[in-house]
Amino acid sequence: MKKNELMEYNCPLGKAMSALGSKWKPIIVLVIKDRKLRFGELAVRINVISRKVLTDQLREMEADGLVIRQEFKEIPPRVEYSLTEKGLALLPILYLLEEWEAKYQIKGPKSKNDCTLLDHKIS
Amino acid sequence: MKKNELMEYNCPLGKAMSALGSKWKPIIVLVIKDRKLRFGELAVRINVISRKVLTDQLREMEADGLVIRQEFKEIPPRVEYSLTEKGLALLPILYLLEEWEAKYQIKGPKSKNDCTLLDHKIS
DNA sequence: CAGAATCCTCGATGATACTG
DNA sequence: CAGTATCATCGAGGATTCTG
Repeated sequence: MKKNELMEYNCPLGKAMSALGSKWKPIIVLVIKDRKLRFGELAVRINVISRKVLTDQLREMEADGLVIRQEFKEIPPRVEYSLTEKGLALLPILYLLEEWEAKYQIKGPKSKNDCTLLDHKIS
Repeated sequence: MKKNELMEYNCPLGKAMSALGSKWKPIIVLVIKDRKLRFGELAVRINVISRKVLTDQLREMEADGLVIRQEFKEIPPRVEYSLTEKGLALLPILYLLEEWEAKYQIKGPKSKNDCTLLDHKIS
């Protein structure tokens, strides 16, 4: 079964998971949050993924109506990403997921609200 | 980046997405819901995935504390799956996701609450 | 019935180099 | 700076067969 094949089925959750399917997208949503971010900033904050994948994910999210891509025709280029209303509506749900994880976590290192993923490899 | 590598990072949402990462797991949770289901029933209801993958997913979910696997030493064998408290706590969040999808959906065929994925290929 | 074992495919992801 | 283009890999997932 290919990546977004689920969307073809008449399953609401399936479609939701298509838009949110990659484990990156929720994180990207959470990183962008309510401010605008340039591509480079995103790439630094989520540097566990390659720039190519980040680009791909952002493109898909744009197509799914989660993010807005604003391109400035300048030199050097500048592109800013922000959440659409749909993307913003996802935030509270993602927070619930975080709480859920925090509440029921069993194993793994301590993790409060410090999302060290975001600036993990910045040296 | 390998499948559950995210879990190694100190990111709550990342860990949540590890447990919920596969796009199948949310659906499996939703299918099991609050009743017990035998493996065969699950396989029929979610027949878009192979039995092998279903088995794998269930094993992972068991390890993540989402489902309980109850094996009856009978012939023929019988195995029943049910949700743990942690898994049950996920349900309201998944419903929110469905609502979110329903509210903001743009394209695709009409889909209310009929999750035809579940009995899609049953002929 | 509920899987385990095996083999195989293919697509997501990464690495690298290049560009306007 | 924000990508694109190209090539390579590798592991999730599928198909099939077998078993207690």
